[in-house]
Parts: sequence; structure tokens; C-alpha cells
Amino acid sequence: MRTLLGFTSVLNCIYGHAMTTFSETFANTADFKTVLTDKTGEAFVREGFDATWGKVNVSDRPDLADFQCNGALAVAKQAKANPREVATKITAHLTGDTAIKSLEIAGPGFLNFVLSDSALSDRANALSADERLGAPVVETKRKVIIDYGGPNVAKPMHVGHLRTAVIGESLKRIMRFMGDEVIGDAHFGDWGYQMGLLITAVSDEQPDLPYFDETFDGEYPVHSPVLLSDLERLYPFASNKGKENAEYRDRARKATRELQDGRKGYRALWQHFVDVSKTSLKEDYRILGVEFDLWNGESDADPFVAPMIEELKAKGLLETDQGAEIIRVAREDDKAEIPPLLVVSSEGSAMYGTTDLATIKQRREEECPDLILYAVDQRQSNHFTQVFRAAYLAGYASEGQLEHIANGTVNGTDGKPFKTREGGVLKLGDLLAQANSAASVRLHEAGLGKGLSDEDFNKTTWQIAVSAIKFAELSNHRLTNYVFDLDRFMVFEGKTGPYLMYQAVRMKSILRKAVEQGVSAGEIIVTEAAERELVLLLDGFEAALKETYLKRAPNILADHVYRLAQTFSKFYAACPVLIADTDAQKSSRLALVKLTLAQLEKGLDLMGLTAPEVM
RNA sequence: GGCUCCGUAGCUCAAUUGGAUAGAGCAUCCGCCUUCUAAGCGGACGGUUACAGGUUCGAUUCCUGUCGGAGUCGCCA
Repeated sequence: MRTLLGFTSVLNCIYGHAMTTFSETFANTADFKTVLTDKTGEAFVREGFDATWGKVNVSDRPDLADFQCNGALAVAKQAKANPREVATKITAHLTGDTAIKSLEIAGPGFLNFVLSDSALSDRANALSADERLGAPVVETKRKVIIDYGGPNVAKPMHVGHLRTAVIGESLKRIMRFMGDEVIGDAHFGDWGYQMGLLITAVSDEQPDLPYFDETFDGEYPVHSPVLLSDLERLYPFASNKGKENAEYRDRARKATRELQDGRKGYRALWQHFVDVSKTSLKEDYRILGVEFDLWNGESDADPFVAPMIEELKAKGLLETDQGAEIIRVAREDDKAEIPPLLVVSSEGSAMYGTTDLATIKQRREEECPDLILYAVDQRQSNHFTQVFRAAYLAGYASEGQLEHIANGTVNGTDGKPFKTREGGVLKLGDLLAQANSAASVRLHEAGLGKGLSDEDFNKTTWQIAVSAIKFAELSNHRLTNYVFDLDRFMVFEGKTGPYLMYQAVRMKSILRKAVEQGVSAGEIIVTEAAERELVLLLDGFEAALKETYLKRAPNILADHVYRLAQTFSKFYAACPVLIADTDAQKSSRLALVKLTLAQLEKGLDLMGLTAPEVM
């Protein structure tokens, strides 16, 4: 379910900046990787090679170096030269830099950079002073709509809905933080045949309601005649009956049509369905920390369908085929056969793709986005190919402005699509409650949270529970068909959300104690190995965010955040802060803790998580 | 059958334009709480990256094929 809309064209959008596609580049780049890349690139240029060969990466041999450049190998291959000789010439241009403690040629021609402690100290202090904690900003701000969620009326959310909600929310936060203007749209599934099914089911169960009396001209009741539980019960019932019983199906279709044609009682009843469902959905999303800017539904797109069809006709894009109106979207070089987009079915109704296409038109006219991302299951990839091509043909967007951010499926521990042990669907709300209960038990077992009020204790367990679920989700690449194993997520040991929470809590604890003891943060002076490692990690925030942004892959951010927490934990064990030998060391390490906490909390926030004060 | 995605340690997952010794967590084993929270830290064990070829100085990564899994292929969404 995706939405639609569209009235008349808004000229300044159609002919304005939205037709421009931006290259995705970033502004402030002060991390070691970039600085070293610039320097090394310059060295390559001075040897007559392209600067791009100077790309420096974090070393994958931390025992040998902090950073490395593989460019000499590649350029030598192209120039048919000896890689070690090339590397020698490059290093000659890089001597005399005090930031570089050592630069060595290793193996077949790798350049190994080791940075000086003072360079690390300087960088750490700069990060401390940077309110963005080293995060990059996009060079050109764009307006982005992210379409994620896709919840439906009468269908409770389940684990499958977690994927798009959690990934979409994270991408929204990341892009927004990096400077884009981002609108999150829930794209509520509130229209179509399923609504007709519900109306039919309610009319059979409660035929005396005024909604079904066409002669009724009074005020319809304010309160809904159905509860959420009724909808959840009626929908599967009606859906099955519609499949088995042709007469029932026809009644539901008729109801659908009448609803869409504006039959008053049906509209009023439908509004109750929408309100009841939305209230429940919003509660689930609230717990998950997912916030939409728009709750546009498919119904909001409905008024735009008819004008759009006229427009498509006028443009000569529509073709009648087997009684339906279609747009052909196949291309010469297609490997797979891409079927045409069905705009009007042979029964005269709007289809899934119709709604989506109209939604693109609506968004263009109402929001004029530079980019629309669809965080939707990969199984709909054909659908989006069709819709996107149709949109390009219709001029509702230009090539590259529409992207399907596909995700894999969520499986159970048996490798099949997730089901409860009883074989049923586990409702998201129940799942969250289970996780919360597990967190509560764990906290009690550990004898923690005793000093907390009931309210704070409850808040803490939810933060831990949600972190377990969301981090498990986000640490997988979005295309992975991952196994959802709540028991494993709830163990709270190792690479889990609660681990991240725990490290944040330890940092906060140190900060509180520092205040008590009158220790204040000062200049960071890096000396210990654990400090070096931590600063290098902090420096990597920028690169991790860039990568996450370009690939629309929050697992890269999740990995950075985890490694940051892990590296801090190592530092925590190796480098006492408040009981360090000297005051300067205390101040330095305290500043490092503050910086680490700030970046960790920012990273958590970008994943839609918040750490408690105590756990 | 066509097309898409996937196949990495016993399990769940990573791997930055093709780079050095393929990394984490869990599980198993060994250490570490009279210093800031042990939901922690250190270490060990664990791999023919499904298989067979090809390109390359170098392949988990690119190409071809085989096997295995998932998905999808116009009037559902």
C-alpha cells in the first residue's frame, strides 16, 4: 500500500530545481581519512598520476598501521610499473608531516600510516569542540520524502512491519541530521477492497446501525461501533469469506465502490475504522520511537486519480489492452520482461500502482521533493520498477529521483517467515510487551534500578527492550533475510542493544561521579593504546555516516556505534578515569568519556534509540 | 521456465572503488570483580567464503557455468 494524489501541475516544481539531480557529496571533512587522502592524492599528482589513487582507508592491519593506501598497487598495474618503486616515490612527498609518526611501505606496495599521539590528541580536542561530533553535512541540501511503515487499517502490525519502520526511521534521522530536509510519510493503507470487506462484515453483524440506512440523515454516532479487536477479528474473516464466496465478494466490491463514490454512511463508518486503527498503530510506533511527519493515507490520493488518468491519456501514455488501461514500461535492454503498469483495471477500478503513481504526482505538486525513498520489502521491487518508469514517462519525476530501499524478509528460527510457536502471527504490540517484561526481569535479577521510581523503572525497561529489538534489526544489512529470535535478542549479552545502553550508562555514571568529586574535563592528551584506539574510532564517525548515507544502509552506522561502545569498554577496563594518577590525566580521560558519550548518544539517536541514566 | 536476491566458523551475522593474516556476537574452553556498574574485559578454539572454471600480481567481492535456498513473473497489495 502506497499512496497517491495529484491535481494540476505546479510549474515551479516541474520546471524548477526538482528536476535537477544532485551528486551526493559532503561538506566538512576533517577526519584523518580525508586529510590523509588529500595529502596522498597530492603526492600521486606530483608523480603524474590521478589524485584518486591516493585514497586512504582505515588499516585492516591495526597491528601495523592506523591507515593505509593501496593506490600504488593499482596505479603501478595501470602504468606497468613496479608498485614498490611507485610507493617509494609517493612517500618521498609525504615526509616532514608531524602528524604522521611513521609511513612505511609494506608487502607489495601498501602505504602504512601511523599517526602521532599529538595528532590524535588534536583531533580528539577538535571533536570535543565540534557540536556535530565530527559528523559530515551534505554539500547540497535536498528535500527528501521517505515512505515507510505502510501500516493498514484493521491489520495489527507484526514483526514484518518492524523492518521498514525501523530502517526508514533511521534513514530519516540520518539524512535529516546530515542536512537534508526530510519528510517521513506513513503511507497508511486505508483504502480499497479491504475497506469494502470490513463494511460488509460490520453490516452483517450489526445491520441496524445507521451507517447502512441510506435514508438516514441525522448525525452519526461519535463513538465507533467497533473496537480494534472487532476489526482484527472481522478482517481475516471477511477476507477469507470473500475468497470463497463470490456473492460476498461482490457485495464487498460494491461497498468499496460506494465508499469511494462517497456514500455518506460508509464514509462515516470508514472514518471510525481509520481512527480506531490509527490510534493503536500510533501507540506501537510511539513505543518504537518511530515518528511520521505525515500520515497520508491511500484515501488522500484518491481525489488525484481521476485527473491523473486524464493527464496520462492526454499525454498518450495510456493504452487499452484486454479491457484495462495500461502504461507500457518495458525497455529495450531489459533482461527480464517488465509487464506494463495497470492503471485502470478491466473493472474500472484503480490499482495498487495507480495509487502509487498518483502519490508521486501529489508529492511532486505538494512537496516538490528532490528524492523519494521507498523503504519497502524487496518483493515489491517489480512493482516499483513499473511505477517509477511510469512516473518518469509521465514527467512526475526524473530518472534517479525515485529509489526503492528494499529490505529482506524476517524469518523465524526455522528459516521460514516468522510465526509464533503456535503458528500464528505475533502482534508487534505483544512482542514489545514481551521484550519489556524480559528487560524488567533482568533488571530485577541484577538488583538494579532499586532507587528508581516506578515510572523511571518502567521507562528504563522500555528503553532496553526497544534497543534490543531495533539494534538487532539495524545491525543486519537491510537486504538480509534475517532470523528473528526474540530469546536471543533478550539475552542482552554481546552484540546487542542493551550492551550499547550499558556502555552509555557506565559513561553517565562516571560523569555524575566526576561532578561529585569536582573533577572537570580538560585537554585530551592521548598516550595509552586504549585511548588511541578510542580516538581513532571517534574519528571514524564521519566516514561511517557518509557510507551509511550513500548506501542507505543503517547497519554501517550500527556497526560504528557498536565498535565505539566496545572500544570504550576496553578503555574503561584499561584506563581508570577518576582514579587516574594525575589530575591532568583525570581531566583528559573525563573529556574523552564526555566526547564518547556524546557521539554514542548521537549514534543511538540516529538509530532511534535513547539510553537510560541507570541500569 | 525467464528474471532478481542470496549461499561466509557449529549458530546468527559483518567485511569500506578487487588488497596483507576473511572479522564480530553466541555456543565451548581458560583467565580477570578489596579501583569509576562483571549486561563487562582479556585469551583459546573454530573457515577449501556452496562447487567448478575465468580475468588479475592479488577475488568473499568482477565474469561464465553447476548445485542449493528465497522471491517474483498484468487486473491482490
